[in-house]
Amino acid sequence: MGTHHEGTAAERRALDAYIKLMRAARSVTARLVRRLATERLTERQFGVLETLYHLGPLPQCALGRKQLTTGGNITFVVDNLVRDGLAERRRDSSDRRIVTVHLTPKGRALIAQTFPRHAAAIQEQFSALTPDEQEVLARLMKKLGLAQGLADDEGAETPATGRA
Amino acid sequence: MGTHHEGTAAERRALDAYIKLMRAARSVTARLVRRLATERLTERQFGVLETLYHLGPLPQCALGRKQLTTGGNITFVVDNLVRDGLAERRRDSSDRRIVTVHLTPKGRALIAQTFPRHAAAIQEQFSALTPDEQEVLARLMKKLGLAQGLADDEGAETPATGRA
DNA sequence: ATCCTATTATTCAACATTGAATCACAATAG
DNA sequence: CTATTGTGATTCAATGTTGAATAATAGGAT
Repeated sequence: MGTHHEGTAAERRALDAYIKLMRAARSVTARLVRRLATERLTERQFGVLETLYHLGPLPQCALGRKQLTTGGNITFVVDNLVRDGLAERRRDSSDRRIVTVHLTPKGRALIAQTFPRHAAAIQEQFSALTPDEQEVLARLMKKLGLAQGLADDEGAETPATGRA
Repeated sequence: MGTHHEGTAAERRALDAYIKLMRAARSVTARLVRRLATERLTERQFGVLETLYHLGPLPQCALGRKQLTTGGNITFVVDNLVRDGLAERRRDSSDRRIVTVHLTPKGRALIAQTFPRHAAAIQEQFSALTPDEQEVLARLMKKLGLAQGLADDEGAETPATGRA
């Protein structure tokens, strides 16, 4: 499973950790995306719905930061949620640049039903790790993600499962 | 940073680990992709070149498994590598279904030059973790990725950085 | 007020990715 | 030999994603 690269020990260690991280993340994501497809949701549609569900109405720019994606993409995702009657846009009256996205009753019902299943699927996958290992992993990922912080998130609030 | 979800401790632990894993993976990937763009390579183009560089010529189906992507996508990626003169296709004579992908001299020169820079960028990002932490991470990721194994890889051989 | 700068959302073209359908070929069973 | 089944590659349409350009608005500065 190692690397074929000949470098310093430090380099090989970093590459090995990197490749295993990416493969695992990709495997986990692929399984969850396949599951979400059975609920007619894409990964990011789910992420937006879930964020709105747990944090309440938010401007699109905030959603973009939460989902770690671009403004153009959020516009597209929200377009589709609106098309499907799951969310609606409301122009902010105090700052007219801002469009706040709200769940519709239909959207709320869908995410209320879907989220527990999604959470269960995540829990099942992570059952491959012991509770201690999960906590260690969370700590390491926080350290790694924060490094050179790419302005991921403006604050401390992170929705439950967010984008993936 | 936690989750807003009210569930069992086990569920919250898994969700927290999951969300941090995904955010970190996405951040790391975003930074590396941005760097690769300066070399006129996409993430998967780089992954394919790197695999060929370290493992030698391979059939497209093998590349697909290494890169954890679909056959159609590999065809597309290889199309572009061929267009750019970095790789070439050769029909296998003993099994005429198979197309083996080879690096061209130009492709080999490019990846030989690019790979060290990419490796250095990875090493820099992972310097946020101690060597011990990197090894723990690698172990955890292997455990997690193998769970419910989605037939990622046919064997033990994994290219140095692969896809990301 | 007027200018400058920054933020927000939208649009669009280019590109990436998937999944399904199709074709070619191989391998096996009968 | 010839069906049948399986594998590898390609194609295509639908969709997702990015990055750049644009327009509207806000918030100072002067």
